[in-house]
Amino acid sequence: MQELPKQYDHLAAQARCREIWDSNRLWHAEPEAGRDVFSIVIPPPNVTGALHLGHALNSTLQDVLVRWKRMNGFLTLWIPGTDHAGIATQAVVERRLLEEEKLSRHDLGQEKLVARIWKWKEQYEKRILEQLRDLGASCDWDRLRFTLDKTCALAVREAFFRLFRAGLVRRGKRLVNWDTFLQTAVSDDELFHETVKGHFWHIRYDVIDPKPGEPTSVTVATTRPETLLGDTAVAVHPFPARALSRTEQILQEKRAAANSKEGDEIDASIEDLALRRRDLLPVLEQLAAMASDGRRVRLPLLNRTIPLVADEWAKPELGSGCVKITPAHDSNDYEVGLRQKLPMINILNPDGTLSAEAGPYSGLQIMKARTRVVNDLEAAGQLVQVEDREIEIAHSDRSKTPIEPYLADQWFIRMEKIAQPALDAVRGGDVRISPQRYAKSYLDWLGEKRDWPVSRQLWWGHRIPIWQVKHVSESQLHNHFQDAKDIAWHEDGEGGWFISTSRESLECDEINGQPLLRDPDVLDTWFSSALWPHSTLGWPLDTPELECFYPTTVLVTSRDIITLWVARMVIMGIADTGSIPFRDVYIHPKILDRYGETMSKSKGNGVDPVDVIESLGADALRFALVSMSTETQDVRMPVDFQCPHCGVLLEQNYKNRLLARIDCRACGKPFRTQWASLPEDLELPRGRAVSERFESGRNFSNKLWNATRFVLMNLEDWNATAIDPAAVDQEQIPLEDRWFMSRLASVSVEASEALDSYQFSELAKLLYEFAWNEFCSTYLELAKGRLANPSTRVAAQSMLILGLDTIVRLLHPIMPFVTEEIWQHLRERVGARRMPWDVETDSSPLPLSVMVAPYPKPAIAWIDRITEKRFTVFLLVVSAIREVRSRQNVPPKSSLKVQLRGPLDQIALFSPLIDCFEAMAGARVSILVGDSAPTPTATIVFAAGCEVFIDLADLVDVGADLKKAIKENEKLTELIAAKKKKLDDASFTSKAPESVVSKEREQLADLERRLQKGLQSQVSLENRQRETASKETP
RNA sequence: GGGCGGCUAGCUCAGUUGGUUAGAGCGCUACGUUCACACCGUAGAGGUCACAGGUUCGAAUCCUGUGCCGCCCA
Repeated sequence: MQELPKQYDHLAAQARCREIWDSNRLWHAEPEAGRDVFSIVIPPPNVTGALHLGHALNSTLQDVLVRWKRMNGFLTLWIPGTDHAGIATQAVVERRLLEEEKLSRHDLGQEKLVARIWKWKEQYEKRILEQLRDLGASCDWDRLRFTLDKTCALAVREAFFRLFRAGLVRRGKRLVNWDTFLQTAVSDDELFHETVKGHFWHIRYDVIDPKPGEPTSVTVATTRPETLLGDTAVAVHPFPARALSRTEQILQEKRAAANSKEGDEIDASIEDLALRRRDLLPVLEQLAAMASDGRRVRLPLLNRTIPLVADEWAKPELGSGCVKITPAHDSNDYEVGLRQKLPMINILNPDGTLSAEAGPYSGLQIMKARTRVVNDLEAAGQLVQVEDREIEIAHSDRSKTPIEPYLADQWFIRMEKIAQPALDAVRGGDVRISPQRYAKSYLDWLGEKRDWPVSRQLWWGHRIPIWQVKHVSESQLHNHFQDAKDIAWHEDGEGGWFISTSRESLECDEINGQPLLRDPDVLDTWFSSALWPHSTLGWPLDTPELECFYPTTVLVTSRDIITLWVARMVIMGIADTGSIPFRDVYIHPKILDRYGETMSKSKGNGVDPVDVIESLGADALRFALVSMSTETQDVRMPVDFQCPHCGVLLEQNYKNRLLARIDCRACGKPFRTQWASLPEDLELPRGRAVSERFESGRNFSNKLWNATRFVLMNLEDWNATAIDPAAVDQEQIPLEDRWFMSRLASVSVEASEALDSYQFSELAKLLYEFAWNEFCSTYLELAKGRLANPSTRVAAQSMLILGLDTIVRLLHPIMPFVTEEIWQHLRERVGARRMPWDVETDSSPLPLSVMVAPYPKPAIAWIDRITEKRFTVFLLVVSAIREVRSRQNVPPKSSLKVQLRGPLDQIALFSPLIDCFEAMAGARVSILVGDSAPTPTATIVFAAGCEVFIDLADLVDVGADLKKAIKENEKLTELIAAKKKKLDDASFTSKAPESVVSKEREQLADLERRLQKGLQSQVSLENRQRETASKETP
């Protein structure tokens, strides 16, 4: 029999396993009645770019669940796919177009731009899918979906049409974040804020026809002076005195609670407030009265008159107490505009130049207009003061240009009605969110029931299926469409009609000679994503897939899209199909870098999972990711560059993470990073971004591999089939086998429990410790002796196969590749074996892949707590002996004479384990019975209530043992004192539960026994030390 | 401003309903390589569980407050 190589070759294994799974399409599922079903839809990754570690985590967890359920006999479907990610993808392509060809999208035209984006999509979709397959994701690759494909498009049209028909789609104005470069609205989560140096301009607006004693002007301040062209009011607080008092009261409260340093600051504020009350308040009171009187001020430069309004947005404690109102270009002012029913003047064109509303300034870019406005104000003597000030400016994450608040027509979906069932689903427990705390953000957000703005001024996406027609009557519409069921219309509020359909188009350009105009906007990407669980299964068609796999079982995602996506999926799932889209939502942590920052392409702190997959293996990556998945909300992942020349790891930090090339600190040679673009950089070898946190997974793979290597080396003569230790006479089974069977059963139960409750890190830890410590370090070591003995060999072989086969199956969901590779070797060498849980397949051959092998289900009867406990005592004695060996530098190969003494029940169990002591501690153990005395020269240690006498004829270092004994005794003395104090306390003994008290008593007794023996030992060591000393200095 | 988290060994993190003498991996120290595995083995050192109060017989764990860090929503 050929031996396995000493090292596990993950690259070769990954290729072989992929071939087995793919050629047999083991990941594929067909609808089937009467089966337990487990289905998942992947949160579709954006085609904007390649996958990063966060996706790897997300996909790994889904794959763990899917593989686990599949092995448990469920009909298991995991649908893969990608998201078109409207603005993100269009922006990426547009930016490249500009950089590489100096062309805007308008230069290229809509059709050609969209064609380019499709090309981009093809490229990245391919890359993403390859990454997922490299990761080992067992998605049903025959069922790939894309949010912009025909199946999804049909669902989108139908869903939108139904909402429209039900009157849940409305047209409305809305202040949006306008990206003047991309010329579209962007959502709040597509912004980033940057603090820049700017100015605060104080401008005087004159009061029209001031009465005697009244102020003749008001001063307002702004960081964006050009917006005054769109001002429609100046606001003052309606009750300035009351507002000032309120502010002062809050400050006083704070003052009372503050420490001295903060107190000084607050005192200053209170003083300032007093000055305002004296100097400013009378004027503000006058202005408030004038506002309620309908008085007006003159807008400088344009000479328009605008009203003075009383609104609480104006803060008497800030600035002049008056504030200019530009409803169409500031979100707070917009609210004021709505409250005060002010006109809203849009002074911007979509491209960021000023519109005709800006009068003489129309056509200018914003920054030019600002300069001109400031100069003109100064010339007109209306500019009072200019302050330097740091300002936070919102930028578009997509185009990196400053955002302008902009009033635009948008389509909205009314949430009032459709949000309620989604709230009820989570409140009532039909949809369970775990960890549970995330349910709060879901409920809070949905509870507001704010209308969903769904239109985007983009070219890449699902075109909104709405057409507008003017000057036709409703009866003409009836005639024209012949009351088709898939066409509906509503009045547009301006005498015309909005028409929608679920068809691809209305198939005409006009109605009664009136042109039919299609809305140019596309739908928010989240609209198509919201349909994902049912659209991927074929809705609105009545497909067998929808029937079989909907609702899906669980959605696995990250916390940042609970509101954007999860909530909307529940809404749309219920709205379209009448039932929830999934029963469980599992929210996993987010991966951050060493500074606690989110990983992102633009920061350069990301890791390509393929880097890890290639260098350490997909299993290493997966194992680490699963281990990290606790209930915490994020995990930190310090990343290193690995030098391709010498392999040294270089910390990725603020300084180097955006560099295109880095010189290795160790070998001095340069390598390239993901940022390399110059030809001379691209020629360099690539330095992978990795983390040492993945190494333990790689080591674990290798450990399993070598355990397999060992087992197979000892199976040449094995030719049995069924393995069922429970069928053997229990009296015949050695203690270590009973222990191991019990552990096998306990661990299998615990693994299933962990998975049931999404405790991924628990699962990883459990299996790691079991495989490494109990199987490899303990059971394999013990088996070595039995394999050498012909009379015990066969039983040991069976147990080894049982252990290895079970571990491989238990670990398969986490580490599919190494387990599959081992499975294949086991198939080849011991293909005839059957586990008790393979009973159903008794007549058929063992499954060709572990992926479809039954998950282990050892009988509960195997669990034997008493044996587990006893065996633990054995292990404690072993480690006590090892400790002495180490301390005394006893050569590993030399055997020690050890005598054991202890309570009868414990000592009794050592007899069958005598050989085990030899195997694990290099000790020839004998049991001391009755009063027989130990060898006088033996050193003594204590373990689990037993005395362990170790005969070290040439005890080299008495001092070392003595030091250890003294330290141990000191510790025991402290512990005993603490325990005594506790037990002497009547309130403890009377109030604590009896079980706790008696446990403490037992522990105290044990500690006292140990201390007594320990002191004896210390005395004898001291004597020996004196003897030795006297010998050395005669 | 509102909400949600985090702060435990040098680093990254466990610690499930309060009952330990607080754990793991990596790193560190010492010893060990024909005999499954140096991607290994054996042993060791290393912690005032952020801070301050409180509840309790008993707090890393529950409560209140403070500090620092992060995220989400305004």
